[in-house]
Amino acid sequence: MKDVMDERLLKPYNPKEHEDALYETWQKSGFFTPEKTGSEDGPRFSIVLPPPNVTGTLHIGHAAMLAIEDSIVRYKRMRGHKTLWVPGTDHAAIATQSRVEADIYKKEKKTRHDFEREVFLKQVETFAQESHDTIVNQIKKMGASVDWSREAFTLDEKRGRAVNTAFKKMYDDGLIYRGARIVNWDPKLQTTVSDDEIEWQEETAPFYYLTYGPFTIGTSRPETKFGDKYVVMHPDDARYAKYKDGQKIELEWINGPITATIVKDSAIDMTFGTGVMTITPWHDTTDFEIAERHDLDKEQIIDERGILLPVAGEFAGQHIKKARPLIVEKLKEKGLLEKVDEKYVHNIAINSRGGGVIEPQIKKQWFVAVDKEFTLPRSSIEGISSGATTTLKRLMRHVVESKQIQIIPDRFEKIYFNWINNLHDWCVSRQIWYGHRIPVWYKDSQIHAGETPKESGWTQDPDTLDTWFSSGLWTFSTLGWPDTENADFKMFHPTSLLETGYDIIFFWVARMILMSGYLLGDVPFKTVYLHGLVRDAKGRKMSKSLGNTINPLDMIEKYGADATRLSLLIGAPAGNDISLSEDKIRGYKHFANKIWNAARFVLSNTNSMSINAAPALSEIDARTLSEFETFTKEITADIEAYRLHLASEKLYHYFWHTFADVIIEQTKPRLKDDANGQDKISAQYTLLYIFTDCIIMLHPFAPFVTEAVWSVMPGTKNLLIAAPWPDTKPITS
RNA sequence: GGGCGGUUAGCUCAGUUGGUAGAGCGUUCGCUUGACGUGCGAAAGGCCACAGGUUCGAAUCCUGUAUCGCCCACCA
Repeated sequence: MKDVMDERLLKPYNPKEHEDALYETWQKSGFFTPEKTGSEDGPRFSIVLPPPNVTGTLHIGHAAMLAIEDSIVRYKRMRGHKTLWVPGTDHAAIATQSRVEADIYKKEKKTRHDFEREVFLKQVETFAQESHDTIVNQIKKMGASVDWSREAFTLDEKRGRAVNTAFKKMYDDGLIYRGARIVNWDPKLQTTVSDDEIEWQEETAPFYYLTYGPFTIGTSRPETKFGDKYVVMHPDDARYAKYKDGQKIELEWINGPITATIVKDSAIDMTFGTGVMTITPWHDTTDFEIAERHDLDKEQIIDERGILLPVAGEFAGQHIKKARPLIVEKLKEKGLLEKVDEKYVHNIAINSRGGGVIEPQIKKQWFVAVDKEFTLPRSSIEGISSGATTTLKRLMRHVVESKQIQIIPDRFEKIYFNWINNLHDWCVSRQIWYGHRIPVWYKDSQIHAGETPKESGWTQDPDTLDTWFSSGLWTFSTLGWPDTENADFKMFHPTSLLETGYDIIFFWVARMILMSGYLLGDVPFKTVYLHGLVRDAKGRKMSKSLGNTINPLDMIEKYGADATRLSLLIGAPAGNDISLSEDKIRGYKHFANKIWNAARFVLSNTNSMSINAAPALSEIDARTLSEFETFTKEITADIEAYRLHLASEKLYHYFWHTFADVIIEQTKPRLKDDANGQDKISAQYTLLYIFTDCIIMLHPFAPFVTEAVWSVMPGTKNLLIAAPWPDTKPITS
């Protein structure tokens, strides 16, 4: 028997001997492209790869994402769908730039302002290119069957055209406006960041009670208080009933006597402190809103680098950090400091993109208006007809509410709605250099948006766009938009599925819904599958500082891509965080070997067998095959419902503990040379039949070992990647 | 302050529509069985957080409690 076996099968399965070559074979075969899959008028399946940031390398969370998406894509392809999976990378503007800035500062003690804009950008681009190359290699190592011929980058020329087109249209519709509003300013990176990019950290800091005329006010930031000339209290607060809104009072303040104005506003929490506060509209969001409501003056106290302005009098020119104790000292000397609570706990805002402590500032920025009405000229969205008037917020809510977009697991719909209800206008301008330059030019008091003006004298806005502006267009900018006649766009949009981590539902998923709702009058995808975070074996978040990270490339090197994929799929239902240990991955390496060894047994015992026509079956085999048919349907149903964690685990369990432990063992005596001829044939047929379909069904989850087995099976001409899924075939004759 | 999720074997976690509990790793004992010692056979180990309720029947549905965690908002 052994002389006719493929000699590769005689050794244990070694992933390294097969994986790169198989990937190469797949790629050359063309099956990664829709041109080679499905049929023109048949079902289609399209999905975009959430573009990884070009900030370095892929982590295990990316590996989980690739494993899930590739399993689904391979399944759809085998089901005969015309299948497209678009790969790409994200320039991740601020994250990438701050990473490069940090590197440069470490090496040369220089900031980006020590370089010309273009010179600095060249360095960022070089770094981005290197990251890109690493990432592409990692995606391939995972076995992801993406269509490389359609690879995109959020900052390439085509995506730039999409961004400018989108911006211009929104500007013309009045949905993008420029306004002086309070924004999250990062003094370290010298840029604004969006609300979603802020992380709150608990901090214990002194809390000062200050005498402000007849009142006592509390603050943790005395350095902002110089310009405070409005004192605010709740209109229903009986303690302060004798003071009237608009009333003026004279009082002694940090740098001398001032006139303060009483303001009554219900934003005040009567139970907090004394129920009275002064406001600093330039440097606090709540204060800004109060000032807007009452049309109060706003004065800047601190500049963009954190330096006190002339309003601070003798403290002008000092950094707020250094000035604070001095200011407190002066307040004490003047008898204005009543007491200090040293153990006051509050939250401070940090720029999560590698930046510093947020200092709110009023700045002229570009915003996307989410509550402004506009007319949607063409709509494919049910419940919103062409020509209807709506707002971005209503649009975003409607498509999910009406189930035109289904979110899996559905509990995230609530989280999504909750976010929309709290949504403010989206600040899209950033004072960084790496990214899409805002397509707006100024000349005297004129403003021009869209294309570069032909005449001279125009100056382009120096800012760039929030990186999520370009990623919001991703499902259609990758398919040729703004050319709506593009074949890919017509064939594949809206996309079938969006698969991504629940942590970017707001950043990205919501923004894609916004952008395609507005620009196309359509949904960007029909289903959203959200996966969780990959945590360590103890359920802790993986981080470099904890030293508990698992590098996917190391795991592939040690245990193979199939084992790595299975460890990230099995036991990982949608929306749940998963714990991963190296032991788990090792366990699935054993499974790959088990498949390999089973192949050796099956093939050496059924060599010339064909499963195209069933022989007369013994009773036991008919029953086994019938049970297998039920199993096949169950697996198919699980995958269709995106229960990949169940489908993969059931396949694992069936293959090992039913097929290998029971069916193979039960078959052994029946395969002996002196066994009954008819029964032997029946047993051989059953073995080969179930084995073949198991290999097919395991392929989406463990593509390498299954394709390797397939290649040594007699009678398999085509690649497994393109083999038809078994659920439609008749099982018994 | 608002919302969401977890609480199941020693550890980390599955359990799709309610029908007397499963995986990986770990533990114990045995096995040169002709696919596989990356294996095979066997075993130990869980009143499915707690208390009520619905039901013929609940880990699974409802109510409450405890506890851990996450998200959002952000109070000077």
